[in-house]
Formats: sequence, structure tokens, C-alpha cells
Amino acid sequence: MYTTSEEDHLKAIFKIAEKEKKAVSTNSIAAFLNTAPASVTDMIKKLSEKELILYQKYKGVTLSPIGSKIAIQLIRKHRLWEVFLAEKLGFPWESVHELAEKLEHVDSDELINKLEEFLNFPKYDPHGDPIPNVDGKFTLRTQWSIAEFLPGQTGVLIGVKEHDKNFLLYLNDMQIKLGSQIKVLHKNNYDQSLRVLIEGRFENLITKNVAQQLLVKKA
Amino acid sequence: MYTTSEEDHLKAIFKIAEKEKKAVSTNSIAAFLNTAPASVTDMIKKLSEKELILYQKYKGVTLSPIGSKIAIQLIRKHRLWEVFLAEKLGFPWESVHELAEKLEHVDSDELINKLEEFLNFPKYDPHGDPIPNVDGKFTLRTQWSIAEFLPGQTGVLIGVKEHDKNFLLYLNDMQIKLGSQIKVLHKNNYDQSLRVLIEGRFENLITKNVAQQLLVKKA
DNA sequence: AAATATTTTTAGAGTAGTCTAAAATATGTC
DNA sequence: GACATATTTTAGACTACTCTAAAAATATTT
Ligand SMILES: [Mn+2]
Ligand SMILES: [Mn+2]
Ligand SMILES: [Mn+2]
Ligand SMILES: [Mn+2]
Repeated sequence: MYTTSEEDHLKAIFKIAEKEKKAVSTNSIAAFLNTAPASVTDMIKKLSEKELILYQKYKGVTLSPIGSKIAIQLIRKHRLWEVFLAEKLGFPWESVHELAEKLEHVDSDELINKLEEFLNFPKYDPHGDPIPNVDGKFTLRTQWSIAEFLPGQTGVLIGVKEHDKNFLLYLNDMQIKLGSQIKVLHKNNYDQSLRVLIEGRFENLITKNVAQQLLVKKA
Repeated sequence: MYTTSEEDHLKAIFKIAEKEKKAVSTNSIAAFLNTAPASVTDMIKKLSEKELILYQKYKGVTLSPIGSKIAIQLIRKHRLWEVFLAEKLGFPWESVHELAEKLEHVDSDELINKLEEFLNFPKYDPHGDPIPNVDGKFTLRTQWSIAEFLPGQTGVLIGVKEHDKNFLLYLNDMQIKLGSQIKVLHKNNYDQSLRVLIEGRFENLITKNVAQQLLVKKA
């Protein structure tokens, strides 16, 4: 139905718009997709003609309802494939994204719905991100970053904001994974770094920035 | 590594060469892939420059060792995805091919090897075609077409030569699937059509042509 | 509000894949 | 072996995606 490039652009716009409320700029899309701004302008014109986005020259873009639906369905496919790769094939969480980036473009509603069933209708992917259901609805939940916790409090990791491979490998080294208990032992008043205890066994110091990427629920 | 179109051309050449021993003609590739002969000539030049095929103008092509390896690995991926779709997701055998045709081009050796392991190293796909192992080796077995059987003999279906969707749907209607017992009741001397008994329960008349597509082992 | 810096678009070009129509080559038949 | 037929290649064109460099518009600073 839509090309890989069209889909990736719509997804990029959706994800950028999630964070910043205003219209999405050409440069931000180009940065997200690692392409030249001129290429983004071309694609924007195409998507605008197809009425998948609203576009005013020099003023950025927003998704139309149809464009938004396509983006959400793509995210759904991406995250379901990630679950498959991690849970069924045993890929580590730092390597599922790359493969899902390709698999997500295989075009078949039936395929993705059967995959979802096979996986038992998971609500979250291997990074703790919510998986839209067939109607595009996300299952949200209350969550904090561990940086908000006070010394003595314990959280259970339910997601990560940062998806960078090296960040995930760093968490692996510290024995931190989804479901891990993380107890805040001490907060440094100078730079807000935290001394934490993982699963009651491994003690580590994490920077404020790292702490902000770790999404937890109360233990 | 290679584009979808390059891979599909190599696979087409491999499959056509399997049946006819001589060099593969431009027109046969075009017919196989449903494209214009002129498009095939263009691709042939490209593949020839990359030394994936041997090409003499007007004389057809043959695969080089590297081209052959790529084709076999693509067939491996195709058939493993078909097994996944049929066995794990519950797709019927007449609809797995179309989806596998897209999934096969997702480029990752690690993915396909883990998929193979997940599926327990199947040796045959849902149509009974052999799945090359990681080294490109096919597991062959002795097989007959049911047309070769005499009245009174019984075969077990282990494969189909014809993969056309309508043919497979026709077999479904007759309750014929892989593993089905097929007993030859009578052979018509005029047109070689057969009266057969499926699983000891369903009686049907099949034409000579249909019988030739049904690959069986002795019961 | 002018000067400067940043962002975005346009212009022009290149790769890849596909097509139709016409020309070149090969093949089969008398 | 010539002629008619079939096959294959070439020529030229189109779509899709991407890029760099330059021009245009917008935003920021003084
Ligand atoms: Mn993608
Ligand atoms: Mn994810
Ligand atoms: Mn294919
Ligand atoms: Mn098959």
C-alpha cells in the first residue's frame, strides 16, 4: 500500500510529534531518519498530496487522521515483531529493533493479527513500550523514572526511554533488565547521581541522565 | 546485500534451471517473474557484471557458484518462513507462499538461523519441498507421483509439484493434504484419470494431470 | 530594523527498476 | 539456404528515492 520510505517518514513524524507539541520540522525528520533535509521536503510534498499529512511551506507538518493511523499501525507491527524476536527467537533487547525495522514493512494485516495472537496479545514490547491494539489503542500505565525516587525506595523496571544499543548493553553489564528490582541507596546532592542496588545483589552508581531513562513502577 | 529484484531473478534462474538442463532463456525468466523481457535483459547485465551469472548475448544464462549460493539461501529463507506461517501462525498452505515471498528478502543470517532452530530444523516446507540447510544442502527422498501407482496401491502424500493457489484449494476440497493416504482404486485406460480413495473415506476422480502433481511415498 | 544565522526549499543530478516499441539476432520450415 | 517466425536486445522514457549546492524564507541577535 505505502512504500517503506513513506511509512518511515510517517512514523518519524508521529514520534517527533509525541515529544514536542508543535508542527514537526523538516530538519527534525531528517535528523531522525538520517537523511538530507532536501529529501524530506520531497517526501513531505508527496505525503501532503496523498493527504496523509498537513503541510504549509516553511511551517512544518502534522499528521492527518489517516497518516496517524498508518504510523500507529506501523508502530504496532514493529513492536509485535520485537516481541517475537526477543521471546520466541531469543534475540537480546539491544538487537531486536534493527530487524523489526525491516519486518514492520511486510504488508499484511492478517499476518500481524495472527502474530499478535501467537504471542498472546502482548501489551508491551521488549523495551517496555506499549503495543497498539488492532484499533490503534495504546495501553498506558503509571510510571516514574527512577531519578524521581528517594533513597530507600525500590522500583521495578518496566521500560527504558533511551533505546540506543550501547545504552542497553550498558544496562546488561549492570544486570539491569525489565522486571529488575532497583533500590535507591543514596542520591548525590551535587550531580543527582544515584547509588542503586539491583535485585538485592549488585551495587552500582548511575548518573542522573541514566536514571532518567529508567522507567519503573513502585515495588 | 542484494536487492529484492536481484534475489528474485537469481531464484527464478535457479528454479528454471532445475527443470531444464540448458541455459536459462530471457523469456522464461520474464514469464516466471511476470515482467517484460526487456527488464530481464537489464537485470541480466547487472547480475553478469557482478559475476553472479554467466551470460552470453542471445544464448541465455547460468548461475555462477556465488549466484547459485544466493539463490539457494533465498529458497532456504522462503521455505523456513513458510513453515513458520503454516505451523506457528496457522496459515493454510495455499496462502503461505505470497507472504514468504516478501519475508524471504529480510536480510539477516542470524534471523534465519534462529528461526530454523525455533522451528526445530524442519527438512520440508508446507508443500513438501526440501529446505536447504545452512550449508545449502537439500535433504532428498525417494518419491513417486501417484500417477505411477497401479490400482490397489496406496501412497501417502509428501509433496505437490504444482503450487498454484487454486490447485491447493482444490486439494483442500477433496480433503487431500500432506500425510493423506491416497489409494488408487481404478485407472481409466482412455485418459489415465484415476479414481482414488482419500484416507479410506472420500472417493474422488482425479485427472492424469492432477495425479502427476501429487508426490507420494509408499504407504 | 538591520545584519546575521538558521532553516527550508528548489534546481539539478544520479541510481535503481520498470515499461513499450523498434531493431537485431537466432531458429524452424520449406 | 532462404524466408518467416520467434526471441532477445537496444533505445528511450517514466516513477521512486536520494543527494549536493544554491537560493529563498524565516528566526535570532544586536
Ligand atoms: Mn522501517
Ligand atoms: Mn521497542
Ligand atoms: Mn521474493
Ligand atoms: Mn513452498
